[in-house]
Amino acid sequence: MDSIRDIASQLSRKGYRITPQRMMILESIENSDTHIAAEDIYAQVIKKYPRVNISTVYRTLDLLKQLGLIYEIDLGEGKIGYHPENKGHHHHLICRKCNAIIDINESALFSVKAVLLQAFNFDADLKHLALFGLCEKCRED
Amino acid sequence: MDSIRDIASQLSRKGYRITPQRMMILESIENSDTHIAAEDIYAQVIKKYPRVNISTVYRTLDLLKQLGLIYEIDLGEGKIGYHPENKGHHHHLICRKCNAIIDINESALFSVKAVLLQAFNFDADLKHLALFGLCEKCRED
DNA sequence: GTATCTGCAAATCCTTTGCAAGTCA
DNA sequence: TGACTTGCAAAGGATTTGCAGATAC
Repeated sequence: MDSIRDIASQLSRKGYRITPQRMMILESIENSDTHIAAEDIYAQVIKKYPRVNISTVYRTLDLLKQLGLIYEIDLGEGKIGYHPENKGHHHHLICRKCNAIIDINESALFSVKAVLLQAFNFDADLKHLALFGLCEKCRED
Repeated sequence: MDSIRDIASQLSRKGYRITPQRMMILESIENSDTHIAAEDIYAQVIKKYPRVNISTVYRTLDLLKQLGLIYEIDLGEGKIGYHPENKGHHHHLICRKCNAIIDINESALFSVKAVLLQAFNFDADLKHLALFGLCEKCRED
């Protein structure tokens, strides 16, 4: 994955240091299929390096977030998932019954952005949106 | 506002008791222009009745939520707002710069629901959605 | 070498819970 | 009266912070 090196070089270029902790956290985010919570990143990292502290995870996520290298997505119920910025933008359909998460392409909601821009002059940030509802399976019940 | 009496009578009909605490909490939600957080409800209630405990606020909100009498809306950053169900459904455009909240009518996003239903067979719950972005003023800067 | 980063422990914030006392119907 | 509600205090979980020691560059 060049994505990790890419982010690492950006950190380095901006004067931040490349530490093993940061690299491991980046790997966790990168290897996650969709989005991953702080706790889950921590759980993965301590498998390889048990001395890592969860505060380091939070501090690293905060840094990456501020630099715009990762994105935060609000999954509801206080859960926040993280996602690398350079892995593409998409939206999430979250089933409130079975908790399934369906990823949909960014373009699916382009029309929403256009409507809001035209009607309210509001520039909506629709890069990583979570929508709740009922998925195909659960609708049948 | 009949809205409060309406909710109160529904509580009563379902076997729950009408207590001064519950009435005051209902008033706070009702008098709020848009949506109000648990903490803010508590702040308002203790002005009139300092002995009320915040756990009562949480318990009452939980009850009203379960009965579908109020709606929860995720305002991001872990903030949750409450809104009476019978005051109509709408969406919120939240400016990430100045934190302004613009309410828009539910119908503005009907097409989104239709698209998701057709393309993904996903029945999105778009009754109270919060979208983040830049408002008219802040776009000019 | 030195400014940055980390681990540790404690603090903080928001929310929930157990339980005895209070109160609505 | 009696079940439902409340206040209180304490617990809980997630996140943040202060600081001394460790480390990247």
